[in-house]
Parts: sequence; structure tokens; C-alpha cells
Amino acid sequence: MTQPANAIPRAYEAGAVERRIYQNWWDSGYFAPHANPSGEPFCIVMPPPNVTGELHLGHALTASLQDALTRWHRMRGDPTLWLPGKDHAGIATQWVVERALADEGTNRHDLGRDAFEQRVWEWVERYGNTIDEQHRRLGASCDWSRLRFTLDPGPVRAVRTTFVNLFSKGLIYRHERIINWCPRCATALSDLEVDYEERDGKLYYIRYPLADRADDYVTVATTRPESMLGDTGVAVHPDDERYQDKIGRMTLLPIVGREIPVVGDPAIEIEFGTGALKVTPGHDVVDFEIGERHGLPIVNIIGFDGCITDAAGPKYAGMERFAARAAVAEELEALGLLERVEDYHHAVGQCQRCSEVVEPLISLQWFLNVGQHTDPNSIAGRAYAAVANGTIEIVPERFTRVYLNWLENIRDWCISRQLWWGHRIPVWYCADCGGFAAHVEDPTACEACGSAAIQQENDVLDTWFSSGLWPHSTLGWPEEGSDDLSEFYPNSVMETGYDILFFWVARMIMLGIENTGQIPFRSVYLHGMVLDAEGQKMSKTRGNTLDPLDLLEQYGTDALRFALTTGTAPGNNLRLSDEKLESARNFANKIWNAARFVITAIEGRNDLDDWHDLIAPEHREDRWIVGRLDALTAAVNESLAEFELGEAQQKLYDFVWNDFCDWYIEMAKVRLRDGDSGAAVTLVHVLERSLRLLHPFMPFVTEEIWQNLTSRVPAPAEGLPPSIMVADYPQVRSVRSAPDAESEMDVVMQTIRAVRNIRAQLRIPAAQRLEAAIETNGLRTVVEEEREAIRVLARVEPLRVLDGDAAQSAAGVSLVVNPLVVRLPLAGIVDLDAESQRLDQELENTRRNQERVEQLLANAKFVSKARPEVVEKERERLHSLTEQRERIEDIIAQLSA
RNA sequence: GGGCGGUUAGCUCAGAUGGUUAGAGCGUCUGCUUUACACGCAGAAGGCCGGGGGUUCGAGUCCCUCACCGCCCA
Repeated sequence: MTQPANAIPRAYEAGAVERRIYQNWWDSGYFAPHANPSGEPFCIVMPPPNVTGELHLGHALTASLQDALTRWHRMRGDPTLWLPGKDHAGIATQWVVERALADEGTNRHDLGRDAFEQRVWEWVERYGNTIDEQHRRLGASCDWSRLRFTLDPGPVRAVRTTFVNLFSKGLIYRHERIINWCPRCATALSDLEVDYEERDGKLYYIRYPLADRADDYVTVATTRPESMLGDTGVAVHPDDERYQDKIGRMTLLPIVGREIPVVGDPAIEIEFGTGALKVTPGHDVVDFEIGERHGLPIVNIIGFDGCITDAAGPKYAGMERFAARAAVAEELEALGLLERVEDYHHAVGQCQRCSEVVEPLISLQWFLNVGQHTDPNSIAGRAYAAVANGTIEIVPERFTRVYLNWLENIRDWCISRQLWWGHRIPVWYCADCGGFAAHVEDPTACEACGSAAIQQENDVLDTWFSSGLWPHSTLGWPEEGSDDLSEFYPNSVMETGYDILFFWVARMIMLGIENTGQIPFRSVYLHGMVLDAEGQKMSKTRGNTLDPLDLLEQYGTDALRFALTTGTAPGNNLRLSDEKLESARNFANKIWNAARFVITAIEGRNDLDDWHDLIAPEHREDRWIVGRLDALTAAVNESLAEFELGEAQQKLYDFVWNDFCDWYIEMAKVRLRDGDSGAAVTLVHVLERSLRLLHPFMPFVTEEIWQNLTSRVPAPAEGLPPSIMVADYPQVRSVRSAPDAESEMDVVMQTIRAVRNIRAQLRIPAAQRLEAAIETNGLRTVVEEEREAIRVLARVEPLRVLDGDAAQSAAGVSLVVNPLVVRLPLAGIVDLDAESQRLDQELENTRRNQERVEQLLANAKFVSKARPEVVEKERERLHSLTEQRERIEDIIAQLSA
């Protein structure tokens, strides 16, 4: 139902249209991929947000970018799939639910594993859909019928299959090794899940007396004195002259009374502390390695609960580790063995999830052997090669190096977590024969001895293990003959934040190649972080978060999307401010009002048949704007192909606001008054194409206008699609280039600007009538034909057009817009002196400019070495400047005559 | 310790492959109820492109170096 043009609101009211439009898209089935043999399948799999999470600006950014790419490809006719999903997010979700339990005064152990899992599932039911709804508010055109959850049967099967395969190859293994342990979450963490934060601490200098000479000692420096309870050695650099006599001798570990050796190890930094390092193989990764090299025993003195164990002796057993730190220091002090304590600023590892200080300790865990990046057959090696040889492209390119560096230093991945929420490791232990095996399907008996006394492993897998399968597990792998898998794998693009390059992107590449023999995606597009207006990271604790839903209510979804993705380059962080959002909202409103004008202008017309293709417009202004439109179309497509979405949008903004609204529409008004039908047709044509170009970025306002507009114009012979989102994305097939129109319009616009400028300078009110005469100097036809445009836009009345060099009184002001000269007889407003001063200044500028170009062209090296077209351009410039100079000189001569 | 990014207008940022007198938004100043839009129109001011050196006919752009800010890895 079309409303009358005058009923269209003056300002774009986003809230009123968005839900209706989205519902309509969904009901029409546009989000599902549509087969097209001539298109190339395009697929983005959405980075699955945490199932209990809420949308934040990072999600809004990622969704805006993915939706834009998706809509672009869909409009190009590619079979397009944007597959949405959600992540069970093991440790994060468990942490959230455990906190809720704590508020209720209970905990997961009281509940028991089954009840706890049940409890988490309830959370998932309750909160799991909010983020989907929020994505819909953002206009995300993903195919909700394919929504996947990491704990769905398909992905579960993918996880188990992967595990079993890797287990059978011997690449997944169980081993006792030093790992990062979070005492609060009570689980092992991977190296990546530990964040290092600089903290103020102390450096304790402790004397370890020699076992055979109580008056001699080695002083060690440590930030964790309590760990000395587990020391089994002291290490110094083998070349350190201070300790030559100590290496190989025994020291007596204070408090504990254990005799431990002094060993020489090249890993020790001579400069640090005293150059002597106490070695605690059970609680430090570096010490663990030193211990291995020298066969030092391991003593575990800190338990999984973060308390000192019995192994440290009865005095400290059971004491919390930080209490023990103070107590040990105190006792050493009392023993006279604490030499000194210094303030010391150092990095402390903490749990990414709960910020608890992590404790390195020895534990039995499951690992994935990823091998070395140099081994072309290893998991890491293949993931390395895929990026190194360009099979996978990372945008922006600089992250390629970051990715490769990480793989160069990669270690085996600790994949087991002592959590209850997640993919339980599919390994069963037999109580009778002691064997164990991995299975895709739950077994009923031990495969070795047939005993039914089997029990599944308690640990679950690192969340990133299942996310690492996402590009193929969501498409049906490992099922044979999955259509989606063959159509959309490898995915086209993986769009995500650079902060999870290692966590996720690298794992997807490793596991994707491992499982399918193919790369998971062709391109990785990394976006930056959304910061607040002050450049601070947004966080709940800082209290500087902005809720995307609030912003989209306030400014409109299109404005939010535009603000998030314009004015930033790939991989760069962006600051979001009210100003940016306002500017985007203003742009949406500008488009809205331009459309309102066009719709009003075409009301009641029946001469618009050609609007859709507009192959060869005749009028200069039409040829100009259509030429600009084609150039824009090519540039936008090019930018999109290079993932330069910000640039594409900037170009659209400039074109719509400057070329179309400020110039074309204003000039068209003049012609419309004269009943020119070409202007009306061109207005519709340019507006409609601009809407299509803009649609991937601003889906709602463009759809609303597009429906309004197309319902009022005759349909082209081939018909019109029912929605802009399934219309063709404009492409330039044969350029309607118009270089003559471009340069002629340039003179016209410059002339108008020159008059406006002088008017402002001389403070002549806009309403005051201003006579003008233009000397055409060879451009008579152009000036005659654009006379009305110039007259109205420059507000000159009357406007006379003079032949070439027709002598003219120099009284007043003369503006040189080469080759034109605009005469404004402003006698009484401008006196002769002022005008000749102005002209002298003008002449000086021109002269300087001319000299610069002359010098350039006089330089033989420039002429011989620069590209010919550059030289030619300079020659033309010189010609024009010379002409301009002569004209100014003529006027000055007339003035003084 | 290694690596990466940043340093461009008052503020926030763009500036393929080196090529006019370096751009935008916001802000500032001056005008304007011009019948699409004051979420607007017209005009203006404002930049040794962080410092130094180099390559080149020509450098914001390439190379070296220094400084400061931020990030990643150890």
C-alpha cells in the first residue's frame, strides 16, 4: 500500500520500520542460500557467541561486517550462506552458573555432576535465545534454519570423531606434565588462557647454606618464597665466575632441611638477581625444564586447591599459598636467612576467566601433539604452510607474520579441562583390565576384556577444541554426502576479531586441514576492538560499556552499523562516540530526505519508463552524474572485494551527499520546474542504484525507501524483485563514462562556487540580487545550456552570456574560472583599489603555481623518467595556468586603463 | 628480550601500485525560515603528515635511525 508522498515523515524513523522489514525478509525465505549455477558459493560461518551471553558492541561490529559481505554476495547472485551458531563456552558458562549457585549459597559439588549439568542446560534454555533475537535486531541476514550449537548432536559427533581419529593416530595422549592450573576454577588451562598482568610484588633474597660448610651459602632471589618448600636444586650459569666453586656441591634447603645440589645450566641469566636460581620443578615451567635436564626430583607442595600439601611438611600443610608466602618469609627472617626484600614489578599469570593467579603444577592431562611447524606432515606444519604459501589469505596482511610466529613456537595443546560443562572426553576406562579406549558411540563393555565395568573419563575438552571444528562441523561433517559441506566448504571468509587469532583461527586451520584435508576458509578477515570515546577498552568493571540495543533504539540500526564500520581500516581498533553515531544517523536521514524529494518530484509523471537502465542520457548533468555513479559502482565493488568496507562506505557517503544531493538534486530542481523529464528519470535511476549500493551496509532504510520508490515507477520489462535484498548489486558492465561532461560540469560548479565565495567575502546577503555577465571564451554552448543552473545556484539575476572576448567594463569584480570570466558589476560595494588588490593576489598565486610547474617541466630528468601520462598532465596544467594568468593580467590592465 | 601497530587539522580518523596546492566527520567562525532534509544549506579558518638521515626527477607513502603511546609473544 503506497502512502501519498506528502505523508512520508520528514525524518527517518528507524524504529517504526525495522521489525516489520526484518520479519518480512525472514518470511520470504531470503536468508537461505539460493542455487545459481553461474554464481560462486559464498559462505561465512558466524563466530558462535557464548550461549549465555548478551550482545555487546564487538558482536554488533562482527555482525555488521559479516552481514554486509553476505548481502553483497547474495545480491551478486552467489548462492550465499551465513550460518549462525552458538558456543557452549565451557569454562565461561560454567563460571557464570557457579557464581549464580554461590549466590544461592550452594555449589556444584553439593549438586553433583548430573544436577549441575541440568542446571546449566536450564540457563541455556533461558538465556540462549537472547543473542539470536539481538542479532535479528541488527538486521543479520543469517539462515536461522541452520542455527547450530556446539553441543548439538552433529557437532558432538564431529568432536568425538575428531578425538577418536587423533587418538588412534597417537596424536592425542595422556601425560603427567606441568600445566597452568586455576585453583578457583579448579581446572587446567592452556597456555593461551593465562593472561599476564604487571603487578607490584617483592623480590626475596634467601640464603641457602652449603651442606658441608654452614658459614658459606648461595643467595637466591625469588618472587614466590613459599615455593622454596618444593625446591630440589639451585641453578647458576656454568660460566658465572662467582659460583665456580659451588657448582656440584650441596646446599641445605632452609626450613625443609633437604640437601639439594647446585647445578650449572646455561638457561640462567647471570644478570638477574644474584645469578642463582632456586629450582622448583613442580611449580614453575622453566624450573621444570631445568629439573628435567639435571634429573632433579619433583616435589608437589601446592595442591589443586591452592593450599600447601603434606609434601611440604606438617608445619605448612593445608595453609593457603599466599598465607604461606608470608609465613615462610617470616620464618626465614627469624632464621636470619632472609638477606633482603626488594620491591619488584613483575608479570603474574592469571586465569583469563576469573582473574585468579594461576599455579603451575604437575598434573595428568590430555594433550594434542601438534608437532613442529617445520614438519610438513604435522598438524602445525600443515597449518603453517597453508598461510605461508598463501592458500589462506589473512587480512590485514600484517597478521600473517603474527600467526606464523605463534606456530613457530607452538607446544602441545592441553585439551582436557576439569569442568563439568562441555564435551566429555570420549574415553572409557576399564576397572577390570585397566585398559582404556576412545569411542565415537558410548560403549557398553571394555573392548579389550569385555568387562562391563567401564567408566567414562571425567574431564571435558577445551571449548576451543569444538570451536576449532566449526567451519566443517556446522556443515554436516563427518556425515558422508552432506550437501552443505560440498557446497560451502571451504568457507569463503572467516571474519572475527584479531584477539582470537590463536585461540580460534589457528585451531580451525589446524583441525580443519586435519579432518577434511582442505583449508577451512580462503580468507581470514580480522577486525579490531571497539573502544569507548576515550580509547579505553570497554568492560563491565570499567563501567564504560554501551549496549548495542540502546544505541540502535536511539540512532537506528543502520546508523549503528554504519558508525561501527566506517572510518576504520581492517584490523584497526575503533573508537565509538556519540558524534560518530550522530553523523551516521544524519546520513541515514539525508538519504531518506533525498528520497522524499525524488518521490515528490515524480508524483503524477508518466514519462519514467527508462529509469531502470538509463543507457544513454543526453543532458550534460545527467551524463555527469551517471558517469560519477558508474565510477562509484566500480570503486565500491573493488573495495568490497578487498574487504575495505570502510572505504566503500566513505565513497558512498561522499557520492550521495556531495555529488547527488548537493549538486545534482539542486540542479535538477531547476530543470524540473521547466518540465524536463530527463531529470526525473535520472533522479530515480541514480537514487535507486545508490540504494542498492548502500543496502549491504544500511539494510533497513534502503529497503524502506526502495519499496516506496519502486512502487511508484513503472516496472522494467524484466520485472522488479520483491525486495532490494534480492535485487542485483550494481556492476559496471559498459561504463557510461563522460569525460567531456565531467570537465564541463567542473567549470560550471567552479563558477557557482566562485560567485558564492565572493558573495560571502563581500557579505552580500543571499537575498540580494546580483547581476552577472559571463565571458564564455569558447565555452558558449556549455554556459548557455547551464545558464539556468548557474543563475539559480549562484543566485545571480540577471545573468548575461557574452561572446568570447567582448570588451567589458572592468568596474566591479571579475572572477577568472578558466576559461570563463565572470563579471560582477558591484560598483558601490567594491572600490577599484580593493578589487585590484584582490586581483594582484590572485595573479601572484597563479604565477607561483605556474612557475612551479614550469620548473618541473624544465627538469630533463622529470620529463625523461616520470610516466608519460604524468608529464602530459603537468603540460596541460601549465597550459591552463598560463591562460589563467593572461586573463588576470588582461583584467588588471583594463582596470588601470 | 623478540615482534607488531600507532604518531596526519582543536578532537576522532581515512589516505592501492611514490606523482596537482594532503582529505572526511565532529568541533570552531560567518551568513541563511533557498518550497527533500536545521539530523539542513552556503562560505571560511585551521596541517614543517612525531624528530633526524637516506633512496628518487619527485616521499605522508619506500629504506635506516631515534623518541613517545598502545598491543602481542616470551
